[in-house]
Amino acid sequence: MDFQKVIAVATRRGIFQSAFDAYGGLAGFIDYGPVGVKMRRRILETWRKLYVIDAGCLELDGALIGPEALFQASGHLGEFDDALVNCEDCKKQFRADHLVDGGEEMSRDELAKAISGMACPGCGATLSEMTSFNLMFSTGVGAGKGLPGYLRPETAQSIFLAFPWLLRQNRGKLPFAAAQIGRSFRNEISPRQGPLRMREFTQMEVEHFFLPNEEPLLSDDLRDVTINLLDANGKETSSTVGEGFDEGIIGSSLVACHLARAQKFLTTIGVPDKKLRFRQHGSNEMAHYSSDCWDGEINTSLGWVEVVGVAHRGDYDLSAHGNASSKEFRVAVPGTEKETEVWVPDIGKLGKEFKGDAKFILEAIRDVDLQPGFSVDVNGSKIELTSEYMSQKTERRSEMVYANVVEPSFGLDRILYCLLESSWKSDGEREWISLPQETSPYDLLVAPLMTKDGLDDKAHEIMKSAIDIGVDAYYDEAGSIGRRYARADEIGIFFSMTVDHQTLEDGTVTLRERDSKDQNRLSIEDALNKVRR
RNA sequence: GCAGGCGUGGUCUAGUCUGGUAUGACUAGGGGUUUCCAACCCCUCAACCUGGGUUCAAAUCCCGGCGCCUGCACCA
Repeated sequence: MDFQKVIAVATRRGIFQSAFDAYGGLAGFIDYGPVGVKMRRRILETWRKLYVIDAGCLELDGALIGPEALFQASGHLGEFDDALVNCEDCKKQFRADHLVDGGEEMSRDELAKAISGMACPGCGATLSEMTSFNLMFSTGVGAGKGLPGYLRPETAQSIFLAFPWLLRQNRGKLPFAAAQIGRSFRNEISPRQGPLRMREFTQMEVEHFFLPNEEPLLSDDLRDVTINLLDANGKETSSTVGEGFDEGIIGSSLVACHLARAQKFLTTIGVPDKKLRFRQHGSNEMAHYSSDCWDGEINTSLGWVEVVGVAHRGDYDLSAHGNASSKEFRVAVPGTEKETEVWVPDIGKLGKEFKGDAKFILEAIRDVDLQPGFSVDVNGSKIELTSEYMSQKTERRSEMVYANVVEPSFGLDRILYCLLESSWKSDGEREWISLPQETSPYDLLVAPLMTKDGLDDKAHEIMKSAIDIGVDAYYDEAGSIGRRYARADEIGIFFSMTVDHQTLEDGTVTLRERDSKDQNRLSIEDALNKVRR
């Protein structure tokens, strides 16, 4: 099964196609069709079951467009923004900050100065002016000039911003995890390979927060999950997650937990164990904030495709937002409450005495450890605050810290593609997608053996009762029965129910299982119960 | 973004060099026949990526755009 074939089947069977086809298409965007939407939904359901229901993650659905300040703080405006220079002569393009010593530290203006008049490293001609390219889509918020806004380049920031709110929903307790399914947008320079590199894509992310010294341990049920590991030194092992952690290959217990969960999730939806591995990032590949990072990869005809990243992000994001915004993103460490005697200003007295200057004084002492005799500069004159302007008070305070976070982040579109490719089976002429019942787009194919003698009426009747009990069934009466099985197989429908003459006599049907083609004769009721999920 | 290759019904494709009614298969729909794994027969729907140019005439030649593939560059 190669890329072209997946694309052809996806188009033919209503899974996905490239978007805006009528207008020539636009790279990096695809539409999901009737079958694709069902497959995605099933994958999401499985994911939600594992993370939101089993693991108890708090679910969030964040806004897609964010203000400039947010992306300034998250680092995306800086990190996602590349200064590019072109050479007019040899048509090569370079990153400006890579051409200058220490360029990564420079501001835009400094870079522009350093670049001007520089010779092209390729051909020696003079480089043209610097242009900048930001991987984020920008837009305007509001009428007129409006405020600059950006489409989020990852869902994660929504969770980080909601951290204080979510923490309250968890009644102030750590650890906890938040989950989010949503779209993200990146204006990729050259998106290729359909669903693998998109400009608009769906992420399924978890941010698992914990106190710095209280990282959740690897639980017993996750210890025994078998997993293929490729560590940063290029050493491949197949062992349990517990062994990998004990031997120090996996550096963090919570990263180990999430590697195990990711392994469970991907195999549950039908990715064969043999085609799945987790590869550790080398130190140069790792994002600057991350201390341990693993990519879950699926082996396809295009090589290993990254479908999930598990990263230890430390406190990078929360502290960034804590520093840049006016909100408290830290948490109190339980058990560290201390009684301290603190001096608090007597605001009434300060006001009466200093009138208009009082607000400058208050401003100046806001974040300092106030003591009698503290002096402040106000409009050039020095004011000494004696004890008559303050009083002593006993305060209970806790140590405040930023929570750390481990993040598994899944790319839904890539997962679907890899799943289609990796579960593709063929046997001579016969070709089918061997999806587990879990991710099969329909629960059941209902097919009358022929469309006479009332068999089709009976089949319609069964369809109705299937739908009544929540079985998502697909009805097909066109063509030979073999052809209909083949059609169903091609989109991975797990069970097929065939209505024949015996059905009319004793109320039994045959239930065919896709992979084995085995058929059993059961009562209608038993058959429906069997396919019901 | 650069270079090269490519773009024909839903899918795969012939035709492009050498300009003149667009080939075939599969799929799908209708009908017939058969009835448990893509059978068969008849019928039908359906395409030259797009915009300009050259020409009496463009799928075909030329130029621009868009898209796809490969390589380079980029890639949290």
